[in-house]
Amino acid sequence: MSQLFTKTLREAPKDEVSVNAQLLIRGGFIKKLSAGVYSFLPLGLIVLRKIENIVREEMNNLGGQEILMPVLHPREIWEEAGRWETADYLYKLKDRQGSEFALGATHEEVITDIARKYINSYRDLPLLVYQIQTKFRDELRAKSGLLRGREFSMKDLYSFHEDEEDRKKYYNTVENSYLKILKKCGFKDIIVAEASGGSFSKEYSHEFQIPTIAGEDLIIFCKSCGFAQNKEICDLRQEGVCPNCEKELKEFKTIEVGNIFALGANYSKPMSLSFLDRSGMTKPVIMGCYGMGPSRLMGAAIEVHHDHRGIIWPEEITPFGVVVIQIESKNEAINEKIKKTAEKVYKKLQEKGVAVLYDERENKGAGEKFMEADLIGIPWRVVVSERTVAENKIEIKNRNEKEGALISESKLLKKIL
RNA sequence: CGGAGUGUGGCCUAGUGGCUUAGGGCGCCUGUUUUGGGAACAGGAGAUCGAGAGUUCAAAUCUCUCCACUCCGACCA
Repeated sequence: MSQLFTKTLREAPKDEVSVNAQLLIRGGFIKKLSAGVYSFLPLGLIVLRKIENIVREEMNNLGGQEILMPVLHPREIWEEAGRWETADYLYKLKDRQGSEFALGATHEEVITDIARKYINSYRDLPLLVYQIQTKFRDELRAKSGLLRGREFSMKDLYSFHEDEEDRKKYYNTVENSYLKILKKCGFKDIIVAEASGGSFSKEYSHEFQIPTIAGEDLIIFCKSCGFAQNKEICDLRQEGVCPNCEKELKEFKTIEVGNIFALGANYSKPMSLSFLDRSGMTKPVIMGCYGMGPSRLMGAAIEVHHDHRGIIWPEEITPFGVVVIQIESKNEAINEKIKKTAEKVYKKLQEKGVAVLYDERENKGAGEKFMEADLIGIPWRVVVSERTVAENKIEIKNRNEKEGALISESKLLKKIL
């Protein structure tokens, strides 16, 4: 545990109601600075980075090229696309000279500005560019821990195409990678719902929705054909009947963890992003944008995976795969053996590349160590104590199991890998 | 911004005008004892009771203003 400077809390701060906020704060993953603004502490940052890396890997598989755009945006770029006045979620500020800026809430303007420098020809298309970065939004109301912050981690991918047909093709491949990402992050139920195309498109956008009572979105979903729509846009005359197959529609509360969106020429036209096609004609570049929020994903994972004891991290995003707990014995000789065994197991797991947390604290009781291990949600727990040493074994227990099992040290790796 | 609620050591909380030098639990420090589901005992450090103004002989407690946080709504990944 000397790997962590944080401590767990027996009780959650009384104001926090949402499960993800309570457990993340109690476990020492995050610390709230102000509403919707959090620090990520060692445990929390490991999880966030793991999620980001899962996302990054898929984006790279898609052929996306990673970049990093600025947070500070000059007013002019937002005016070019006509959003300076209308985007009321922008944090706006002035520098000492009186120049105006916005904190990046989204990056269509900035990416379009980059693209117009490098895209000249149909030969430069298609192009997929993404970043993972902190976004700032002046939310009217931050809420639910990591689910709606004013400052949050976001992966935004932008695609550039010759025409709508090509854009649609990519749209579907991105949809597939999004599903892959979410599965990897441990989500089993994922609903892709049609949603509003926004102010400039009649076409639907698509939202990736995780059903949970903690969700703030409401969607209608048909179990038999998979039709799903955000309640915001659904046709009330449908009266609970699927427009595709006429079966019953169910309503779910969900968390929107990602969305994909056709931008058409809405940015390329006002910002003069065009290319020469094969026949030498100048045409506006057709764009798509695709968002996914790693920090929200982290919150959503907890809403879906927890019990009365704490978090139950999915294997892929857990901060540590294993916690090794040594329990002191008053007998000096036995204690030595316990320590040696625990240390050996710890090192062996590390050598095998397993992320392992070592609870070597000598002033803490067994019960407390177990409670903490459960709270922070480590999938595997290995215990070395007087009991286990007496039988020349170690104890292994999964976070989902009630009772642990004694196994020999040599079988440990097989069990958890 | 509208509605509801809450602000007391790091966290949970008692106290609703004077018996408060603000009490307890957790956590923290010292020591002793414990050791398989958030241990026990003893001692100790830590609080301008969210901030400011007011009422009063007297304010954590009453009044006003402001601030912060949570929840519902409007805005949104």
